[in-house]
Amino acid sequence: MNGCEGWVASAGHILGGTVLKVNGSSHSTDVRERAAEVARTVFGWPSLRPGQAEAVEAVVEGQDLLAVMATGYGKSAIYQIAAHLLEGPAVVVSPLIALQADQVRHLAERTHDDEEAVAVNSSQSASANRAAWESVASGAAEFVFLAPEQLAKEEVLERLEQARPGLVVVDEAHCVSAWGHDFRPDYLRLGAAIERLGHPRVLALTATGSAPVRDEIVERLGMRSPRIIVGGFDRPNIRLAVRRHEHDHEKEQAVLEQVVGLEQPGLLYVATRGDTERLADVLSERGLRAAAYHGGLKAGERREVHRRFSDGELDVAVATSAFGMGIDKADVRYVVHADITDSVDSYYQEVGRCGRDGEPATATLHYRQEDLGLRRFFAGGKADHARVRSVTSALSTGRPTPAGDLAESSGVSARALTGVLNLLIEAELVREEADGFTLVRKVADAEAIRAVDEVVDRRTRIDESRLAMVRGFAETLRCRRQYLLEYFGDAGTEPCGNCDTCESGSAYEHDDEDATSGFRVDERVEHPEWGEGRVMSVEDDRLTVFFESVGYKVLSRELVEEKGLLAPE
DNA sequence: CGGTCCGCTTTTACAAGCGGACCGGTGCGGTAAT
Repeated sequence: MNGCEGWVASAGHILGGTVLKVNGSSHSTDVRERAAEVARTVFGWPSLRPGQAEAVEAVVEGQDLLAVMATGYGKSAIYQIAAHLLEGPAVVVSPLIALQADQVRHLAERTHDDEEAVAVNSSQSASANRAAWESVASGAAEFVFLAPEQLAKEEVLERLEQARPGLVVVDEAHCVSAWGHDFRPDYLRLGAAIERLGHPRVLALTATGSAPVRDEIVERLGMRSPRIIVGGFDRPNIRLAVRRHEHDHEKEQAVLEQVVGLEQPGLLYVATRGDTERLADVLSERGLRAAAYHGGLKAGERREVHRRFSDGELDVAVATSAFGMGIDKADVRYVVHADITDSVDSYYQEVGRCGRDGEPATATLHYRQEDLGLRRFFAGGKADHARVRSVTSALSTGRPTPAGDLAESSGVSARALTGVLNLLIEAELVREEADGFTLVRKVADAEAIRAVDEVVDRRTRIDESRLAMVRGFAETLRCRRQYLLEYFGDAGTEPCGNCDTCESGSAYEHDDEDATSGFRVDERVEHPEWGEGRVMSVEDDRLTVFFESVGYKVLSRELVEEKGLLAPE
């Protein structure tokens, strides 16, 4: 079968590393034909792409599946078609209410059926939510869209249980790893919610996923022997460059000058809300149609900026990381970062918003070492000891307690409670059972606090190692694209010829010979101090390994071999 | 961690330098106040 190049699928448990080429000569032509039929008759698509067909087939045959595919490739088609081939409605977990509304509208338009897709959330009236549940109960709704916070509610789980869903879709699944630990703790509770629904097939979808992020999605969602389909990450039409700066002011001038000179439209990412407004003002003065966008704007203002950008009424949107999900504008010509991001994953996701039409586009990172400070601050944070004490003492009855009762007896708000429970579960001090949360054994306050602090410290170390990797991108002398592709697991590429280090020749000077060590990318290894890890990249003189306890570590190959530091697991 | 702002000091400024305080991202849901 042609068109499969660049696609790999791996089977087995997350720790299993079997990588298989997608097998085109499938024995289940039946499923494929039915999928193609649904695509044609229900959605009006002439045919399915290779990754899509493979994915639909796996899901329909009962496998859990993680699909990592570029935005615009058609991830939504996978769950839409699979849902039509399966009994029961599909529960679609989506991070933003605005995205839910988009999907509901598109599905209604496509199928000419208002009850086909419904959403339940806090932005709708109580009567609209009631009507949505009625459509689910009657079987009229094929899709129900929910934020993870909804799945934390007993009432919601009961209604879904009764509807006997055939599929749970987790859209933008990288949010599990990016947001679950602090920002939106209900993302870490999704696995338990899925179990509660009897573990229907799980389909996780995302456009970004380095190996550790993929592993975490699979683990946190409790996916069983999942199939993993990974599309190619390369976006060769995007020119990559980093410009280094000494002083803040000089950096800002360079950013403004560059943005004014580029072919429009484009995106300018900055770190703070204040900077979005300030730089948007300056760019307006310099003749561009510019607007600021950040999470602090009123809903109406956000919608309006989004609309103007999408409709081509803006040259540049100056935004924090709030701007992104749900943007599918094809002709964005550049993404400029005035500040470094918190990880390579975030950086590449934001960069990926330009050049979707395949035409040349540019991505420039303006980098100062001092900018890492803000990211370090965001990576920090401490557990609230008073809350931990309240929750552990409320749990000391020894009886399993539902979250609702626990919020009441501990005096901790429902939302903060979820965060504390996540930490206690990760510290292996609390277990979730069918009828509530329970301590695994009697625990003294001091021990609980020490254990929780350890979990938080481990998270911080991992976040800091992710920051170190994006710093590595900013400072590398090698080909920028090779660096990114290796980060995402595509080893053995050549210098790309379309980045600043290739242009300066530096990439070729530092293009390492083929690695000849015994280590290979993706291999699971064990380190005496840091425990289990996974090889991320192998270079001439060093190895990059992601350890579950400390995050990314760059190791000298000479030392590793001399001391026998890493043993295959 | 780094920047900005404010107020204090200082061989009395149409000023400058310093130290401390404060701030900084992503969104859900529900509640309180109009």
